[in-house]
Amino acid sequence: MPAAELAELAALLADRTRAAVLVALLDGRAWTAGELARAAGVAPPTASAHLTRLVEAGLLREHRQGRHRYVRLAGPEEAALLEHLLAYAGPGRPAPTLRAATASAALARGRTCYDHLAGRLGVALADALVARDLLTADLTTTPAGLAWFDALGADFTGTRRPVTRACLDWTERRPHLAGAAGAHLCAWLHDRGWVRRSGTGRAVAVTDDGRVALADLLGLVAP
Amino acid sequence: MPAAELAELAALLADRTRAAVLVALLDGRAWTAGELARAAGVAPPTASAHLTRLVEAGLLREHRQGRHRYVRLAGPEEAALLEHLLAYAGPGRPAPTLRAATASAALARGRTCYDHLAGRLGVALADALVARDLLTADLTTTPAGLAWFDALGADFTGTRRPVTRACLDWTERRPHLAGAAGAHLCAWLHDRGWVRRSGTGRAVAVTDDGRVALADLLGLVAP
DNA sequence: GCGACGGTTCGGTCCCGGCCGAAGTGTCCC
DNA sequence: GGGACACTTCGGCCGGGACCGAACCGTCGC
Repeated sequence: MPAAELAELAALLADRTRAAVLVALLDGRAWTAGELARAAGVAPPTASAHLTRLVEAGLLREHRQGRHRYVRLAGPEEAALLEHLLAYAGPGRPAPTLRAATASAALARGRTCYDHLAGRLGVALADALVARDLLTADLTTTPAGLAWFDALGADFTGTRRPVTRACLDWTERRPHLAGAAGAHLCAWLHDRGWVRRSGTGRAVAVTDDGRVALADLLGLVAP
Repeated sequence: MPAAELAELAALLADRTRAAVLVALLDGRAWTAGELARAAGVAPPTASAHLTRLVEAGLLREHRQGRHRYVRLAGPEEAALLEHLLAYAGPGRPAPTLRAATASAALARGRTCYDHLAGRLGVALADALVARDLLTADLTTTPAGLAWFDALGADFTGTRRPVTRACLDWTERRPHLAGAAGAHLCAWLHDRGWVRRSGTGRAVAVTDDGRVALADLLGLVAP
């Protein structure tokens, strides 16, 4: 019986254009319909129909503002679902063009995964937190870790969301930190100017300040 | 760039018949092509083509024996992938017919998930192991747990597979025990005759002996 | 040997769904 | 108010792929 629903869900992702849209939205930001049409390489009417379908299925949430239609992933569950599939589908063969190769190298170095950090940067952060006994090996908080996040201004009370979650990284094939703590850490590093989006997409790079600060704070050799 | 591979993978699952085949194979057993054709409700040629496609994609492995073509899930990764999707797609609306309702009730009570136990039974087992301090709250083994599994005859050395893994249960929406330990526990309970497949599919029920033994051993009130 | 059976190959049908261009609706800005 | 702009609706085209029946190939059992 659940086979029908499985097929229905998979059908939503089984189209190059919709897949491109979802992957773009994995950066956790809201995109306009036009931006997504350009990113996916299709005409506006085509993108419009796809977005309607994804919104109706509940994978995306939309927010209309003036003449713009903003759209974003519905929530962390949807991001996790996509990450699982991407982790299985794998990075595949290397990128064919130089331009694509440098872009995917930047993504492999560091990127956002919905609302937390992934790529070599994400994995290295998780490793550093484990090495400092702030997280256990399976990425749940230790008492010291809870205190540490508290010092960062995190408040995990009153949220139904798990504080920590291990998210399988689809380039590194190792888990990085997701959940409320992962999201807070990502936002905190951005606020400090220690990491910054590079380029238009999901790629994230450590700033010079960040490189020093992270080495100092966590003994992290930033990728 | 990974969008194309995501769409390709999803397309494999985006068909009712292939989805039905994969869900059937989630019991971890090898099925013949004919059995799967009947289970999915299609003619033999149709099933044959689907199986070829799934095998070529690497989701299934086949084993030809005489005039039979046996087919099974390629490995635990594939099972985990399907479970993730099913957990998201959810149990949906209740079953429309009485026959289907009793079948899905049996599945919800207990079933195999590839090679370990799931459903209320699987979740209850995991809870009992946590309560006895054999597993941590996130379903990794404690030292006592390792000793306990050792006493069960489990040998986790020399396997690349994780000893424990939390697998999100798509009926209970809570994690149950997967990984090498989950598989061993499932096999061990079967060997003892404490659980037994009921019906033709994945459903599993606790036997009378098992009910007594599990209450005795783990304080478990079997579902 | 010979029939029964499981599975596959082939050919043909049919339908779903992705795509775009043109035209329409509403919003913003001057 | 008028023109540029973001987006949507509509109509029509086209390709892919799911399905089956018929015929074919190998294996099993007598």
